[in-house]
Amino acid sequence: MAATQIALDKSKGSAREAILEAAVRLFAQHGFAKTSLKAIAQEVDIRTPSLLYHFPSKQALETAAIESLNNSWQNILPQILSEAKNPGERFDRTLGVCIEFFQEEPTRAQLFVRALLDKPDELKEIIKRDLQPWLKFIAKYIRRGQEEEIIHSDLDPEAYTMSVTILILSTFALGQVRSAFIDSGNAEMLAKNELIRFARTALFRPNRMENNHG
Amino acid sequence: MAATQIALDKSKGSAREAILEAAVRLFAQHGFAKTSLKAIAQEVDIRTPSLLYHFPSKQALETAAIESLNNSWQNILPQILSEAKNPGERFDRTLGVCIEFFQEEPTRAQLFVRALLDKPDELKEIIKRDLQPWLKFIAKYIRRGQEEEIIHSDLDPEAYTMSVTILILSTFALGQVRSAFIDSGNAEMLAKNELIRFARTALFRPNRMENNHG
DNA sequence: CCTACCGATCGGTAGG
DNA sequence: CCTACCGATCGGTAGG
Repeated sequence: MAATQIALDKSKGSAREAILEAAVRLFAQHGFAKTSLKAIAQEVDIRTPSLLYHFPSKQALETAAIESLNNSWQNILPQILSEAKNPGERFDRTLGVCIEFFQEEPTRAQLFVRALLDKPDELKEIIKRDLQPWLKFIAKYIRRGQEEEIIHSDLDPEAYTMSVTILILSTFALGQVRSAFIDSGNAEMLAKNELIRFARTALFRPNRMENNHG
Repeated sequence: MAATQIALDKSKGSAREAILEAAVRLFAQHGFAKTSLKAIAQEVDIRTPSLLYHFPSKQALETAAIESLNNSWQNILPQILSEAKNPGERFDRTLGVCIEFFQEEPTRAQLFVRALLDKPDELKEIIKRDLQPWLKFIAKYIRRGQEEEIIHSDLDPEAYTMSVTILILSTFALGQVRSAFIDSGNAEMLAKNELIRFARTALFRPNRMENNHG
């Protein structure tokens, strides 16, 4: 349905896209309720009724904003997971891509967290529909790693994956307050590195070789 | 200032407290912008102007809601940290209390995350003022643990503490969507256990004894 | 703690 | 894509 609408609007696609882009940014920064249609319209230099020609209601625009975010990760996750050759590389690349995705545009993480808080039912369906398959995929690899004894045995794959997802999202969504926790100038890099170490250490069992000279 | 006002209003404290309680709940559930003063007033069976006698403005009520949340943890953190006898116990008790605090009332976590998103500057000051001392305290213990070689050496204490704080907050704030990640009936327990395992494994170096028979 | 009321802003419609 | 306009709701005030 959404795909059809996008196809039909191809001639006026740029206006629609501009509105959507502004909406995503403002929704992420100020929240859905605090962002008026007028504010979004102003960002693309049109009036509110003109905006409502492209999106029938504010609700429709909110849904479109969430879906556009959803679509953008649908394109990157598949290839990453299938490319890697070994568990370590698969972990590094998957985590790396996810982190880059939210680091380069923290608005994405903010919008995601806001949507999770404001529209839990809507998001639950989107997650089940579009994220669930990849989570299952990852969980399968984790179970295999547990059988091979390279991953901690006392670990629930689904719970681990959820924790990492939530941690990535929140770390970048709440980036504005990082300086309250970390005084250092490169707080973002410290947070990112710790996030990676955190996820890695909690997943893989310690390498005996590394462990001995410690 | 806030303390003085509370003292002065002691005779009418119950009304004020009832308003504040309703405000915290509604702000947490629906966000600041979506919660009207009328909705809060209705919860305590009064009219909007009566509410504005107790709190001069919506902004004042929002600040009071955040501060009340802040006060409630100010009372529990101090004793916990000083009580424990060894690093393991200190970790378990501190983490346990923090988890219980948000698990028994997820509204607290929701309000906190919403405030972090909506009022980053205000929250940064609150964190620096009231949470920073305890974070420094914890960081000091972590550094000692690193010297004693029971805690991972490649770990930034401040970044680790921030990550755990964010993970606890988000895990309970986003509890409503847990079932999209975990199918199991006891998803909350799985998430909680994984959270603890996660934080523990990422902090302490593996025990050589445990490691050998694995 | 109330009634009565205010200007401002909201999402959205009519009609072109 | 616009102007003109709508009813509803918002936070807040006056006055008692």
